[in-house]
Amino acid sequence: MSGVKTRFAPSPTGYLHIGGARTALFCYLYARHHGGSFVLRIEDTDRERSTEESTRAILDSMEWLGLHWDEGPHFQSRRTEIYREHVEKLLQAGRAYRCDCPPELLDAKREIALKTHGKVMYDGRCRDRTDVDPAAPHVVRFRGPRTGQTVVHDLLRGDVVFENADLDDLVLLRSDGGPMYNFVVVVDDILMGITHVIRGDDHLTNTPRQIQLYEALGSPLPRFAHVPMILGEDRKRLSKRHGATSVESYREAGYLPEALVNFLVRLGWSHGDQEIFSLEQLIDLFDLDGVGRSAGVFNPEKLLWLNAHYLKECPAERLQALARPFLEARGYDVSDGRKLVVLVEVLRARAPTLADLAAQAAPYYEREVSLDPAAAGKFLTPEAAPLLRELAELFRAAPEWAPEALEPPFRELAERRGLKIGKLAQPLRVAVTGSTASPGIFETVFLVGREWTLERLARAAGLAESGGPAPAA
RNA sequence: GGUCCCUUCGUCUAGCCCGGCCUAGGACACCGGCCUCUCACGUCGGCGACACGGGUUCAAAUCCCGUAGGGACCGCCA
Repeated sequence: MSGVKTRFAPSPTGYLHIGGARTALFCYLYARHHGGSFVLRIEDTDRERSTEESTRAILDSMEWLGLHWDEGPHFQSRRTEIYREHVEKLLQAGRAYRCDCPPELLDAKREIALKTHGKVMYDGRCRDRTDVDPAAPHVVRFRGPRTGQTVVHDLLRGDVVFENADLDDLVLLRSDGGPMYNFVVVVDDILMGITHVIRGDDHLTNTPRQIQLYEALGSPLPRFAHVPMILGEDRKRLSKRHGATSVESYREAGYLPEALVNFLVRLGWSHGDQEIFSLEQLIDLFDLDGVGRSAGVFNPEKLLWLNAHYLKECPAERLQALARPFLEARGYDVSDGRKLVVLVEVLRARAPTLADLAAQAAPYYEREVSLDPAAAGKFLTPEAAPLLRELAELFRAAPEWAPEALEPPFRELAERRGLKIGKLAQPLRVAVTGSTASPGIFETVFLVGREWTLERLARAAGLAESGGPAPAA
């Protein structure tokens, strides 16, 4: 085991979203690649917004993606005492102070500052006061250095320099005694022995203050790597209004975890021209030097392509198991195992997601099919009627109902009539599926089943004789 | 507004650190051919980018400076 230890620290205020999942993936891969360990920590210090339901959803999504953690989940809400002790230490050491500025006053100052000079920061009013009543409501602030610079040695961006004068004294403890994010992160990362803090670059400007806290707490620094963010099509930070952004929603839409993992890792990381990676390969290949510096736009089409790819690669048995719940969700009876096997095999190249696959299964599991009028007009013609009747006879007499068994008599009929396969297949296809597009004609007829095939053929022949589809009832 | 980050095809990216192998490569999407009972898959081909302006150099996507554009953060949220 190397010394590497990374962590993923989501706040349970919603589902695991795409951006968080990618950060988690990077942390996971980095730890695994270096033979280190990966910690999961739930940052639920905001009691108002944190829910158990979110925590469960996040854990579920992590497991579904295959990002297994070695330690945790730790819950910050259960570590309040630890944080208080550290605040106390800072207070004793003179590295923190009590501040009783009323929030309304702070808000007002912020507003004025924004309008006049744009430097929005706490003015340090209480920094040198000694008369703040510890019994009255107050917050505890960090006493940051006023001069000099703090530099973040970022593994991805090099040295990023901040003037200490631009950094105000952040709140460590709220007036209700609850600790604040920037503080607990540091305390926990120290206590948990995190060696590499890998997170979104929206945290980059927090980092100098966190570094000051490490120093005040007398602890060595971890290495930092701020990875680029994921943007929506409008190039704004990806959020709910961009549509489906939770890992869960992709799972429900019939995406495979390996597709999502593959997609996420390639958003910001690359390995030459390679596009397809298994999780095992990623563990082998992933490192920070392949990670870029610029934000990337979420591209649903590429995700879809990857999903289609993995659907095509998926072992048959697993694919059947994956497809089953999607079919059942539509109310389909999938107890016929042979039918399911064929269905999944013929639809996997035609459906980019499991949900699409289930939707395309409609003609084979629903008694009523909708007839595309354009298709009917073109193929269910009076000339086609006798052919459809002959096909019905042929299928009625078929000794065995299997795609391979249906083919020879069909071909014989075509030959006898001097017709190309297509001339016979298209009217048949429209008759049994209602549309001009479907899998191979023999598989299609097999999937429709003998009973429904005869039923639909009879109806279509009737329609064809009368010169086209009846007007809508 | 202040601070910080970023900038190669529409999108994800290779190349940049260590200038010439770049006529800038790959992938998604899009367009067309082939395959073919339809659709899809597959396959072959096409379209398409170094943000701009200055330098440095025999030579710059690659190094330097400036400009523009985009983003993040600026909370008793995380």
